[in-house]
Formats: sequence, structure tokens, C-alpha cells
Amino acid sequence: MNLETRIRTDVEARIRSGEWRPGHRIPFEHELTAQYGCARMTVSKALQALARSGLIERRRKAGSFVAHPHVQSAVVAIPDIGSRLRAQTGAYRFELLERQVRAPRRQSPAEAALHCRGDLLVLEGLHHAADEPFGFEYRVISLSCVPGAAAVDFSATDPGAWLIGHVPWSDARHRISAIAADAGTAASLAVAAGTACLQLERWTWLAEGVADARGGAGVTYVRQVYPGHRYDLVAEFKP
Amino acid sequence: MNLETRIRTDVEARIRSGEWRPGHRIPFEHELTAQYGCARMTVSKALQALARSGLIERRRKAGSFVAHPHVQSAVVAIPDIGSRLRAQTGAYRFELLERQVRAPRRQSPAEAALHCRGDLLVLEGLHHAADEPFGFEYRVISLSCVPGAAAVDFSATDPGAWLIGHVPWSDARHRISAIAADAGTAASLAVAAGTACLQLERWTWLAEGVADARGGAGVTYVRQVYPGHRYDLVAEFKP
DNA sequence: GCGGCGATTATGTCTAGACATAATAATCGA
DNA sequence: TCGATTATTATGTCTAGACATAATCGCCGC
Repeated sequence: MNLETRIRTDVEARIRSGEWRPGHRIPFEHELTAQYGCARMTVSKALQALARSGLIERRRKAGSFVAHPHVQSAVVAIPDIGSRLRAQTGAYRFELLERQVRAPRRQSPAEAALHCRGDLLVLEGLHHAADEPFGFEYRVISLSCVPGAAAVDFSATDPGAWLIGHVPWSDARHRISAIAADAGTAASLAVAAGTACLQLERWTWLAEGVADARGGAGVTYVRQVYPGHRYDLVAEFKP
Repeated sequence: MNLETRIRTDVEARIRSGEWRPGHRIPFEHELTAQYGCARMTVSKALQALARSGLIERRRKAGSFVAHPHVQSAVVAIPDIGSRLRAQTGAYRFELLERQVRAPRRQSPAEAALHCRGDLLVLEGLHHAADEPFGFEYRVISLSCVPGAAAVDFSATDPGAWLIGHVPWSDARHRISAIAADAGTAASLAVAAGTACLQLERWTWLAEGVADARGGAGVTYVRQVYPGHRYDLVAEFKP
């Protein structure tokens, strides 16, 4: 293990063990420099990494201090459905229920948030695990932003997986909520109407600055609905 | 803006604009060094920061490449309820419904996952926004790990906010799921039984290595239930 | 006691080198 | 032609300095 990593993990261990509690002043850079017998840059990089991850706070002249935990910014990993199901069950299939091309609907908050000007490709489908419906997906793709999508046969490919491979890096917004399944969705998912479901929405845009160059910045909006007893989001993390 | 940040944001802008697509080889360190007229260390730190954030991948001898987006690791910020409600509505209150001290129940998966040996403080309460019930909370606190909790009057303080200030840094696991409200919870929240609710669970442990020193590593387990139409989790992020 | 001011000091950023490491590309031998 | 060896090269890590910056502390005058 390299020296920077060693210093960083040493300090982190003392913090997580509770030996250095929130507010405690950790040794000055020159003290750690002497302790580890290395250059100040090495210590500095280690402490800066801890500061970036939020574990410590650094103040000129005062020193470096163990930060106070702030759980309000906890993070949860949202796995891609297809890859997750393939890994867990081995059997995954996407079934396309409906496909149409139409203009954006201004009265739809979800579509308005995308700020699209051109036509939209609208898809509805089901994610199956071992031939059992697992999740419902409603997706909107901006054809002005992703023209290639018009020619793809989504009755065979998961739109999410295809987009990941054909759209460059972008910004996104997630919303996670609980809803009662309406009649149509419930029928597709083979559950009773009113069943508690986890709803995952995601808006994806190109980054600011290129918005106007391509007929609007919105790339795609997707709404996925999972019956509560078949899906949940789990994540290990450090607050 | 310092030079390292400038190089980093320049490269990031080209990636997010789509000018450098996934797989594109970005200029070598020595090329950027010449372009910006600085030392290699400065360029190296900028590119390493981008690599840590997952935007680029670096391979010795080959160079640095724009990474392929991997949405499966998207992140969502989970705000602290109290601070969120205080900020949004201005009115927030925690109401304690029940309090007891008892031994851990081995048959409870939630409590077993904490690996606690000593007694537990068990709390049930409601989060109110403007005197309307907003969320139900069931919480377990390990008294061997947090002895001070026994003496606190939680009829006045939100246990989550108190713990953040009295427990050092630790590891945690989250689970987000959708459930139908059972009769008791529904009554507390003043909704119909069976209402779709968002359930947020969190386990908190001291980091590994100090587990045995304090009668088990588990700090607290909390289960929060929100009616779907009153709460959702929103997060901006870059995949 | 108190407010302002300068000295001190820890971190922030950067340089111009050095050697290590790993992976590719080129070379050479069978 | 194929495979093994060697050379090349880009990144990884580190050093021993340098100057900048900001915040604190103590001093001094009021």
C-alpha cells in the first residue's frame, strides 16, 4: 500500500473507531510529516482526500478537525435493472408493450422538465425476471437529442441499457416515491390494483452549455414501477 | 480559480458536452502540461480527481480515456427529516409515542443485523409538520454503545438529530422500499390502512475493528414510514 | 477592558525534478 | 509465423523545496 493511502486509512480508522471524535483536532501536517518520515505533499494529499470525502474539515491556521456526521447527505446506489436481474436470477427479458412517436406534451410536468423541442419516442414495457413481470417502465426519448433511437428495435433490447451505450455523460435527477398501482399498471404487473409500489423516476439532460445546440438538453425521462414486495433499494455507505 | 480546478473543469466540460465521447482518449499528461504551461503534478492531480469521480479511466502506457456512463451506481441524497421539514415548512415537532428498554430480540432480522449484546432503548414516534403527522419512526438504540441515550428525554428531541450529535462517524446501510401501511401505522399517520408508503430503513454500526470493544458494533436501527403522497426522495447528481 | 493591527502559522497551491510500475510496441530467435 | 524478450512510454508515487492565503493570537494603545 502506498504511503498516502496508509496515512489516509490510519487517520480514518481512528475517526471511525471513535478514538478521535467529531471536533477533535488531528495532528498538524508537519507532525504527520515527522511521524511518517515523508514530504508534506504526501500528508497533504492524504488529508485533502479525507476532506473531499467529508470526513474531516480543514481550516487555515487552525488545523484539521474531525467533521460532525451529517447523515442528511447519505447516498444510495440505484442499480440498473437489467444488469441487476441478470446477476441475481440469470434470467432477464424486456417486453415492449407500446411504441409511438409524438410531439412533447407541455401539460406533462415530466416532459416539460426535459425542455425538449423535437419529437419524442415514447415506449412502454415490462422487465421480466424468469418470465415473471418484475417492473413496469414508461420511457420518453428525445429524438432530436438521440436520433439513433428511432431505428432501434426495442422489442429486443432494454432501452436503458441501449441508452447507456449511446448517450455520452450527462446530468440527471432522480425521484423515489411510493404509489398505489393503478388498474392498468397493476394488470401488467399481475398484482392487485392499489398494491404499494416503488416508483423510480429519472430525468437525464446533457450538461449545461450544449443545451441549445441540439434542440433542447433533455435526453430521456423514465418512470419505473415495482411492486413493493419484489424490489427494494439497498446500499452500504459511509455517511 | 486555481490551475488544477481549471484543467479539471475544462476536461469535464468537453466530456459533458459530448465533444469527447465515451472511449475517447484525452490528451496525455505531457500534452496538457505543455498546453497549460505548468508542472506535470498539477495536470496529474486534475486527472486523478476526474478518475476518482469516475468520469475518466486511466491506464498506464495507454493513456486516459473518457469512461462509459454507468447509471447503475447513481446516488440519491437522503435528507434528515427534521432539518428538511424545518427548512421547508418552518414547523416541525417530534412526538414520542412509546419508550421501553429491553433485551435484543434474536428473531428480529433488523435487530439481529446490529449484532448488539447489551440492552436496547426502543422508541416509537411521529414526525409532525405543522401539527400534521408526516412520518412514523420506529427506532432501536444500543445502550451499550450509546449509554448516554438512556438519560435523554426524547419526548422533546428528535432521536435522529440527537444521535447525529452524540455518535461518532460510523458505517451504515440503507434500504428503501414501498409497503402498504398496516392498521396501527395508518392510524398514527391519519391515513387509510393499506395506503402506499415509502419505507426507509437505516442500520448504523461503528466501523469494523472496534466492534468487540463495546458490546457489539451496532449503534442504531431506524425504520421510517411516510405516506407516498407526502414524501419522496429527490436528488440531482451526475452519474 | 477592548478594538485594531501586525506577527505568526497551518493549509493551499505549485514546481521541477526523481524513480517505480505496468502495459504496449518493437525486436529477435526458434 | 509465432512466441519470448526487450525497449519504450504514460501513469503512479514521492521529494524538497517555494510562495500565497487566510485565520488566529498576542501585543499595544486607548
